[in-house]
Amino acid sequence: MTKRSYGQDCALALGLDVIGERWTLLIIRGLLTGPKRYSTLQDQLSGIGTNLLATRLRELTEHGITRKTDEGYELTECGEALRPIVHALIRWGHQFRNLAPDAAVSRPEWDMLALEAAFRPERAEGVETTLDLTLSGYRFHAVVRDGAARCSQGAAADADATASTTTETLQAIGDGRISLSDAIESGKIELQGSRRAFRQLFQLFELPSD
Amino acid sequence: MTKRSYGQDCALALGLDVIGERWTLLIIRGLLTGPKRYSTLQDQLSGIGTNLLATRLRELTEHGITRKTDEGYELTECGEALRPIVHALIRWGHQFRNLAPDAAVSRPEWDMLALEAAFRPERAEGVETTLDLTLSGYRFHAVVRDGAARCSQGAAADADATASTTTETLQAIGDGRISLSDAIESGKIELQGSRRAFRQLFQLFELPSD
DNA sequence: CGGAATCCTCTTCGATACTG
DNA sequence: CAGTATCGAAGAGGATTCCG
Repeated sequence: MTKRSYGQDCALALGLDVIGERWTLLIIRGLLTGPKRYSTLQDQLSGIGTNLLATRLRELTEHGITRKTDEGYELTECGEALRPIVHALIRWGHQFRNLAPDAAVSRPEWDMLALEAAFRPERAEGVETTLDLTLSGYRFHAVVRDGAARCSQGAAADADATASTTTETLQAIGDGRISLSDAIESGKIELQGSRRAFRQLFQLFELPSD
Repeated sequence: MTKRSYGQDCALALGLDVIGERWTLLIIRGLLTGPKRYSTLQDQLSGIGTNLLATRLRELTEHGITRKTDEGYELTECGEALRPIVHALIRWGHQFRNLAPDAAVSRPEWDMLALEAAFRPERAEGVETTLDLTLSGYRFHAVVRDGAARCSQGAAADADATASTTTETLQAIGDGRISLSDAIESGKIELQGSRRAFRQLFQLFELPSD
């Protein structure tokens, strides 16, 4: 019953002792899009065993990565510190998109996080703006501020631009199969507000080109 | 015999299908300090089963992360792209240093990589310098150039400063148990070259303060 | 209904032994 | 030196059941 460990005095190995087990980083992914209940987490992970989720959450809480509240589970500051790392892993992982099995499940929350990961801070110096986005029916908003983008579920309180499209269209733009202009022209992206503003906002993100 | 997968159409999950298995990221850590032979890799991983190492290397090579040469295994460009991610994980993992079991093994290569991870690019604009460092008998050098630091095994061809110390001293400085000045005064760091230059060079790194 | 513990089967891990 | 073969132990996955 003793916890498995690499037994190495190395920060990487010690970190992986904490978040390197199977499913752990995917649980953290779930919490990076906001606090969630146990069952919601389980639904979104689609495939994790209930005992495993319980075990992982206990371990994560013991290590101070997550915490339990009345509304469910949420990340601590220490867990929140993993956000840029998860972002980087998402950007790195894009190249393996072709490895996804046909039966692979998909969740809008993952696309939301992928968009957050696609944000390029070096293009957004001094920019402060809010985008209200509906992706295949899933509505969320991206707030760009202080050189960072943060996506959250639900409508924006005060959006500078509002857009509605599908994940397929967004991926098609990323792959270069369709240009942003064409997507807007053909109505594949429905816009409200200044088209120029939206286009500028869109340039802050680098969609995976492969 | 089919490969285990999360079965999710998410870049993070797909990336973890490739590098998320047990030991995989530690193998990559081993290769981030230079190409290595099978047995060298095995020695440095201290604990991995030989069958597991063989399996992982095969999978990594199939996925284009590593490649096999006459001199052993090395990272491809795709694998090399994991360096900043590993750096970030090392910085994040430092907080769990107290979790290391007493019997934990240690390797100078890991300290070398930890130093590389401790480099703060925002402090090094326009800096171009080379440090020759011997850490507990392990000699390597750090090259700072283009806002990045890169540590490699062996002596520097042309060093701006040469220092010799122990990993314990370096950790003590990071923990604040001893100041850099005191360490130099007391001879815990042996210096060659300009002391001022060394001090400035040292400021480019942020050693984990806990 | 949210949050698990239990049971059972299957796969993977880890260590040792062995081979081209 | 660079792996493969083997096998007991541990972990993962899935269904069901239990508790507040």
